[in-house]
Amino acid sequence: MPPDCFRHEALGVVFQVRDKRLSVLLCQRAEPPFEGAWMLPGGLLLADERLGASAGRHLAAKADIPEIAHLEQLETRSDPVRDPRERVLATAYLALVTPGARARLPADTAWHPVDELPPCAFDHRSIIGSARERLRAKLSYTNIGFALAPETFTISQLRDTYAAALGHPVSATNLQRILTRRGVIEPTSDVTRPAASGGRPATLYRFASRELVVTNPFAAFRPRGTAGALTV
Amino acid sequence: MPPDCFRHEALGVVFQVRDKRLSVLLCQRAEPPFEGAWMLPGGLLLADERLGASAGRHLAAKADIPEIAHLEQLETRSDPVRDPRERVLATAYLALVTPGARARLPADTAWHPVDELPPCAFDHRSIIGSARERLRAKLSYTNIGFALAPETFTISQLRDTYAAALGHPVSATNLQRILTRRGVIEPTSDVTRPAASGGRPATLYRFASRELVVTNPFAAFRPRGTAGALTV
DNA sequence: CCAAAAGTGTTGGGAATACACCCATGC
DNA sequence: GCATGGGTGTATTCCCAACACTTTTGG
Repeated sequence: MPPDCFRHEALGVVFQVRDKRLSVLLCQRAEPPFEGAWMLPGGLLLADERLGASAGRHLAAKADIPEIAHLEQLETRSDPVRDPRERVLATAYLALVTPGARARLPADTAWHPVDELPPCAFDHRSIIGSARERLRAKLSYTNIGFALAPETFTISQLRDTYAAALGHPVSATNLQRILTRRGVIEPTSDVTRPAASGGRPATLYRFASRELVVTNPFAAFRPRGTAGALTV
Repeated sequence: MPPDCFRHEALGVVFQVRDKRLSVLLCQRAEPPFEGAWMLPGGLLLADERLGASAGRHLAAKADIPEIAHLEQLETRSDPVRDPRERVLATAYLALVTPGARARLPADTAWHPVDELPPCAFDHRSIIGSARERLRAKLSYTNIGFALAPETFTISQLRDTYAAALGHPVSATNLQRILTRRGVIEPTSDVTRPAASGGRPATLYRFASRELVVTNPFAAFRPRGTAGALTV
């Protein structure tokens, strides 16, 4: 192998909100190095393959994940000794899946709440940290929540989803108003039936778009009335 | 060369505010492909070299840039045919230099205002666009302006710097108040001498820190009084 | 005194959190 | 009727753009 030529892997940080906790998909290693530790799903980049496609392919192969609602590139790690066996560059992807379809997982693969991560192989723990930061930030200024929520949902369910992903309590009252004003969510004509204990039926909402949209553009120091206009 | 093994280059998007315009450092190609078009400085990753160090090394070699005030990874491009000769992955870096030391440039290298880019080779034009977006966003919620401003400066000078980088007019009045309130800039005890036409002497300011600091954390949906606390 | 440039005081609008209150259902 | 959960109205706070006004210099 020529000296200025490297293997390159795509890693997926797959987040799903499960049982009101943000969880990440991990695979347990059966061999050294890091035997018994947990690693992010992923694998080597092939010739004529793009990194995003490679991440998607490995996730589909490893965990039979039915549908990834959102996939975006995070960062590339290049420490020459991040893999002690051989140099491998790694490009990490943030992948979000909705709580609907539960994939059948191989025996070595499981969901782990991000608050209770097991020992992780390589630099994967810090990659998960980066992914979490990215998710937290984008929840604040985009509609990225669509990729963590089911097709329709009540505001209470959405509050639990946001609270799990953000890591702090969220007010259902304000969540509804802010996301509605921004045009991120909209009510459907359906309502839920209340539980046996009673209570008012909840309106079902949906996301207005299931594509990533920036709803809160960075606008510091911009004069009024120049919403998107630039002097380009 | 094994089929799952790739060359990898580091590219630098070097921004500097020159003559009140945001400009990027480009090199003109002397050979095909894209002969005569302009490209970002950069070059191949070496064994035992990290990507950030590689970007810095190529910038130092190409343009003798004395000091890069800020360097951060942008994104990795992996289109198999982004280079028509051979597959090369590219990781782009955002590099900011202060208007002080003017590097001596080779004959094929020059600064170009980002509003009037010449024809660009490969996917470099879109990479410059990504870099610009990143810079615009970070100016809004971090102290990244330190990397585009000289050691000390008047508010008017800083306004021109921000206006150039953001691409829209900026109010000196509000810029001073906001950055002071956030603790990003602070006055020195020095003042400038007014021009021959008169005017009040301007206070010289400096950035409180010359390391990247997030001053405006994403805090949507967070209850008051939980500034940084998370339920982790 | 006047022009020019810098800096401060003040106002108004918009957005977000907090909280009180009303609504609709099951038992 | 009452408990339970859903939704709305309203107050308060904070941030920031806008603009008038004051300060400090040179001629």
